[in-house]
Amino acid sequence: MDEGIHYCKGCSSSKNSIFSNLGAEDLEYIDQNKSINLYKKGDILYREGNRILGCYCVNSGILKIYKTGLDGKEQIISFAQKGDITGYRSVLSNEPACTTAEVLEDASICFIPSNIMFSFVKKNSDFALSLMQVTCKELNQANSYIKDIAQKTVRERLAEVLLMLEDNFGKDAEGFLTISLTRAELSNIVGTATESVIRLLSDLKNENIILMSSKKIKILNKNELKKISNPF
Amino acid sequence: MDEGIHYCKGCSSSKNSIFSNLGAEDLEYIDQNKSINLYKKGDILYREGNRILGCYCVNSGILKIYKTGLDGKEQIISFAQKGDITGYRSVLSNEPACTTAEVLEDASICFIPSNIMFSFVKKNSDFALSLMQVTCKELNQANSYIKDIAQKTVRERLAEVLLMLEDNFGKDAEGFLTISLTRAELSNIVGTATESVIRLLSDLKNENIILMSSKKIKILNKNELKKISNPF
DNA sequence: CGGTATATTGAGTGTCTTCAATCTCAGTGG
DNA sequence: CCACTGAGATTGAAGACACTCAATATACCG
Repeated sequence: MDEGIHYCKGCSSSKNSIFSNLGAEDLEYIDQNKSINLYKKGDILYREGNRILGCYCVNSGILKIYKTGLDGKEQIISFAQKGDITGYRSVLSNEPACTTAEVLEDASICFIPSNIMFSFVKKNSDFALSLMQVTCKELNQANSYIKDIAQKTVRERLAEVLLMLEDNFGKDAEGFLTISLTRAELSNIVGTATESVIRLLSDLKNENIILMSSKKIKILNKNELKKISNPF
Repeated sequence: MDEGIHYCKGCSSSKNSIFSNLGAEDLEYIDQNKSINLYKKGDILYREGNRILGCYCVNSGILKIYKTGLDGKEQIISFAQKGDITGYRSVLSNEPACTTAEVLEDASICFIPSNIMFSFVKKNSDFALSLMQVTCKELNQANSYIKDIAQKTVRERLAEVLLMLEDNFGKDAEGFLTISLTRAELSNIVGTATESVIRLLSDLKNENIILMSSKKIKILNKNELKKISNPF
């Protein structure tokens, strides 16, 4: 049997991940202690409020990371794709998960137990540093989003999100956004009602800035979208 | 001359700070390399977009940390008070500051050069870990605020902010909030227009939930405020 | 006692939400 | 092959919420 893909050394995501600067020896060690699992769309990796025993490194597929409001409405905070890790916040702080991680596109994901994470942080200061940098980057993104969501209109934020989706997940051969989200999910990123997203998408379509075909979205005029998202 | 207060060992904020679990030897080392400065209300420690050469540890006073929108409107992200450090994100990631730090109440602040921070992260994994935990905590708060600002009404967020201000900064002998903010600043936390804050404060006053006396605010009915901020 | 900054109030307006109805489309079973 | 079903998408109408702009009041500072 071919277990090649199970080895961290050969992991297709390793070059994008914080594990990329670990030596062969360390990767070997992770190999011995991690487990790899396949997940289907809709599967929950962990749920807000629950304790988790390690963190997750995405090998393939996409996760959405969200918080749930008291009325049950979800607010999508971020996505995780190849090379991203998630759950480390709860591991490092030894606290219950503060977000829910749900599979958006079928995924192959490695689970790395807490004690492994801790031991690497302790013995490898470069690893600790790059983990900090990941956290800092997320923190900066979160702070920017607070500003945007507080100051921008829904139309501006929607434009911003569309650009982000193209940047982060790319487009297919015909130029349509690769990632496939429902209107409800889109609204849960933008932070608005589903109907508002639908109306504004329809506006953008009429302005020939985007194009829609069976729920898929194509950005026709990136510059104009940028102008909308940054009206100054 | 009495330089006692200049020594980290005797720093009144050290017990609250991430430096609290450093040994006497390490604190001595920081002493040799830090500088301590006094700042006045309105002073800017660092400005969004600028490079900074180290991070700042608050010994006394209060800072507001904010981002500036393209139209110039500021969005307050957090505060820093005794024991808090700020600027470490830019130091660790070696990037320009992504926020502005401005003195809200006259402050005494230690400056710790980048290389000191790096050397401690490298040689003291517990320090690295507690720095990570600080970052993670901030990240969690930021994510929560994204959810709130996206899903809650201004009234709900205002109630939440008032409770936060009492929790974080306490109240004076007569029960008024210790921290003194202009209506504009309050609106820049809540993420709304100044006039909206004024109107909603006035509503809360009429409902006997808060009391106002010459711009100072006193929370009369904490429970009711909690209900408002968490209507479910 | 000006003069400036901040706070307050009012009126008008626009954005966005809510609710309800309808439509589309893919999958399913007869 | 087609009707049936359910999930998601769309549209319309009504109204709430919050913003802007302008005018006024109050407080603070030298």
